[in-house]
Amino acid sequence: MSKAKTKTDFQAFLQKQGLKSTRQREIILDEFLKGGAHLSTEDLYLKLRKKHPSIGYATVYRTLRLFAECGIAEARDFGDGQTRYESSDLLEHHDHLICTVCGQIIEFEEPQIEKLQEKVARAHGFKIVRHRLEIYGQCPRCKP
Amino acid sequence: MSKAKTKTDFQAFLQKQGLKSTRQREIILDEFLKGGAHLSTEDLYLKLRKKHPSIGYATVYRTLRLFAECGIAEARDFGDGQTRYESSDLLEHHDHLICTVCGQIIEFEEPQIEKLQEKVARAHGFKIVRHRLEIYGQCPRCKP
DNA sequence: GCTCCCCTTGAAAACGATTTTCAATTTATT
DNA sequence: AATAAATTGAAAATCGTTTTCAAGGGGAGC
Ligand SMILES: [Zn+2]
Ligand SMILES: [Zn+2]
Ligand SMILES: [Zn+2]
Ligand SMILES: [Zn+2]
Repeated sequence: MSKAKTKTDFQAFLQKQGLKSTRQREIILDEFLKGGAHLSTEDLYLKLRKKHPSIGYATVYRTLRLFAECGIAEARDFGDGQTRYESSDLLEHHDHLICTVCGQIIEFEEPQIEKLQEKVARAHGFKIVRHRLEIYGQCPRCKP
Repeated sequence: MSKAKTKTDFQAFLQKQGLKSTRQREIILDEFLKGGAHLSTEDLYLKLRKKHPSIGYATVYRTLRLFAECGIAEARDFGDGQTRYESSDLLEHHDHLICTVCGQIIEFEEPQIEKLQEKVARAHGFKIVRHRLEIYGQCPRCKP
């Protein structure tokens, strides 16, 4: 999915929900799509502040939540006390390897694990809506 | 591991760290070992309050953190904003199926998934310290 | 363009879980 | 019992997040 497509998707979402397209939302979406993956609200707020110091923290929060509701972003919680968001743009589902020393995050996808999850869920009569698999440890550079 | 063993382990831990064995810590450990899995601080605090109304919230927090440091308990975060603890007592490693409707938590263990995680980590030169796999969805009773 | 209704905004206050502070108490050692 | 150090409970502080609210802005209909 291209950035342009994401933007029109967001516009369509706003319209459908009776919400409004605003200058701030456009700016925040642009910066979000530009910035790296796994951004916290604070990360994004600080980036935005350089060019748009008048945009408030609360607006960034609200807008990221909107992105998640709309489906153009996904919320992640890596257990460091901050919610992070990543663009659904281009992304297939993936899980994460997280280095607890330097904070580096590596994305991976292992279809066999996904299949086995289905198997486990089926065995318990569960209907899977979503899942999270996070592997914490040390990356090659931080390994002793 | 038996409860008695867990208790002596905790005593040994306290001694080694230059910490003290107190009435409150004994009471809290007893209640923790008695109570169900996946207890939040609040859960445990409320249980304790019935028999020991003078024990403070902060003490329960601090003591659960101690249990985790000592290794007799493990902290879990299922994303509902509360840290939960479960006893390492008797438990092998396991992962969780969580019903987002009724909150039911089912534990499971799938050795093949564990193996595949090792494989993924190896491929990225990662040394695994711990991991979390949580599958969210609807349990049989809550399925539409 | 103008009007009106409702949505959105930014700042500050409120929130909820957790942590810290601090004076009083308890523990463990002498 | 005396001492030093750790612990306690209550209250205040912290931190990420959410809500409140008055002021400002969007856009459908004129
Ligand atoms: Zn996955
Ligand atoms: Zn990712
Ligand atoms: Zn596992
Ligand atoms: Zn469990």
